[in-house]
Amino acid sequence: MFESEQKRIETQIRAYCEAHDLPVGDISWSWIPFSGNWGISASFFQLAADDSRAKGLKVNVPQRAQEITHGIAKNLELSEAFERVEAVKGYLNIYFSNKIYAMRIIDAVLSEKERYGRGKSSGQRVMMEFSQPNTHKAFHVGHLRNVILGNAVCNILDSAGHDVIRANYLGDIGLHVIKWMWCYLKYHNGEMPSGDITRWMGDLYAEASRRHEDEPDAEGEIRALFARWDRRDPDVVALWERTRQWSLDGFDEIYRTLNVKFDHLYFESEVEDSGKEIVDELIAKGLAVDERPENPVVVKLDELCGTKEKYRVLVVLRSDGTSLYATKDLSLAIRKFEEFHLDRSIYVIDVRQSLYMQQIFKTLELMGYPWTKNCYHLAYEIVNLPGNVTMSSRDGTVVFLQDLLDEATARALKIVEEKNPDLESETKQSIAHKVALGALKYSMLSRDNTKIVTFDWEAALDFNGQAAPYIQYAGVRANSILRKAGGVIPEPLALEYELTAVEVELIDLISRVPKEIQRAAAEQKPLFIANLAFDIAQAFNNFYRQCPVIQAEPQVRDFRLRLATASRQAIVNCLALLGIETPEVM
RNA sequence: GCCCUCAUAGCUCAAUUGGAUAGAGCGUUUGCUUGCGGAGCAAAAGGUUGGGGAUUCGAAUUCCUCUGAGGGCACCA
Repeated sequence: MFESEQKRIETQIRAYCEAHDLPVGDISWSWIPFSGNWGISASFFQLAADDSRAKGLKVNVPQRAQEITHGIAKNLELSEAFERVEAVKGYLNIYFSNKIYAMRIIDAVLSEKERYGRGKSSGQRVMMEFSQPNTHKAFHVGHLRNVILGNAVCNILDSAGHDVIRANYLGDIGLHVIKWMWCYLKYHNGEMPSGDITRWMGDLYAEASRRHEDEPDAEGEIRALFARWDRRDPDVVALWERTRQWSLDGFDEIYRTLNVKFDHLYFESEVEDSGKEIVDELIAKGLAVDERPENPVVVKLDELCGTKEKYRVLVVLRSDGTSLYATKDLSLAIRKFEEFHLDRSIYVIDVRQSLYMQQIFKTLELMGYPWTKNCYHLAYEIVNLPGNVTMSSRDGTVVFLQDLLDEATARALKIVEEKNPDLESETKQSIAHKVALGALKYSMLSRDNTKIVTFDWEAALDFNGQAAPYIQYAGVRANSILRKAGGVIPEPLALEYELTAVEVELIDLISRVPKEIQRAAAEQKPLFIANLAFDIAQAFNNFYRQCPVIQAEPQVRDFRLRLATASRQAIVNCLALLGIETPEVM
């Protein structure tokens, strides 16, 4: 927003430093950390310390920094975009002109609308692989974090200016599928899913796991079925195709509910054969050791890299020749780069697979693929139940997604009924859905990726405080003001009154959106956006309370109307990045 | 045994990536509606940033060490 002015100031500072024989390095600006102030701030401690070291002097660094800062401040020539400059405790604070700053920000938001905050195109193509559900298994709250996080990071990368390809990789084959089919054939042959498809599939998988453990013959029968699959026995393939589709239909429904879309779908089954060819290649190149049928095919990474207990050993093929996750992942990684010419490939996978991901990337590197340095594992911590219980479909300790959504929506609906009894019931439903889903998404995105989320019903269904409904509500209030004012946004106008502290605060936070998007994209942390959205909402609620809009005199009223509209836009944009919708009313 | 995370207010989490006075929410106590929507606002109380050391003008943030919790390490995904 003030880049050109900032550059001119830097030039002046450099000139001053050179004239006074000071070793000026990078000048890093941050905002002035006191509420009610707009401007940029730079510290000169480092410069003072470097200077005294270079000249062999022993000085009091803070004092020297203050002297330098004072000297710079005195000689600085400011454009009219700035109001004043001050030297405080070694910091050079340059204050923007209220009028110009406030107008620039609000004008930018209102003219760019839903594009406010977006970065310039980087020309970088990034593939994000996320969700990766297994067919023939349940979809529970533990899987939710992946989808929500992956989706939000996609939105953020896109907004930051990258070309994002959203990929899903479906685990439609593997031991779990064979186990499921074994149980189906033996105990449920001919049955059709009823009700919630994904739940039904998951229940049958849980039964399969139980029987697998309990029945002595199970292991052998499952292996035999896997062998038939490997030979592509037509009956097995037909069953697989039919039952797999059930799961896929169920997933579609879930993604529709969550409002998540993918650009490209990969299936494990389609990289199984090519994966085995990669294994042959690994063996031929001497990278993998083949001791079948006694032992599996392995890549002894530590031996190959000269490391100790770092990369361990990667198993790439079972001793009976059937494929593993790694078999397919190697092939998939190559395919991604060949098909899409990626600049970066990001995998959203939980933290427990960190070593595995390193092994895959290392193996690819040893195979000579130059792009492996552009592969990145975006690790996130899992969602646990209270008492550190990990959700497991086998133990039945899961919270089903649908149950949670139903309960959350029911509670939200109850509140909507109280607040807005006159709305059409369809509208109420839609609002309840947006609020419930928003609360759920926000609760997972408002903490760092490396933090374990402990799921508990009370917290997940709490709509008060730092939560999505609070932020949505601020957006709704802004909307309400605008509606009451006739729905017309006033034309850009000069600021003709003294802004109050809360207005300054609010505009300041709105102005941070573009930078925070870049920061969130660079670190793949939706948390930054989640926090900013909350801060803006909080500042808006303050503004709402303290600053009358409609009853204010015309010039103030028009300016505040524009500010309220810009606030709503900023909130809507931030929430959209998190995959959360802002209703018109609630 | 080796490796990876995490530890901040009673609880759940932040902290502009090494900067100025460590901030929110929940919970507790107390106020605010003849004002644009109270899913709101304000105030109070609550802190030796797990312990110790080092680097630095400056450390919740970097390094070392100890403690505690969780996770990973050959044919699950």
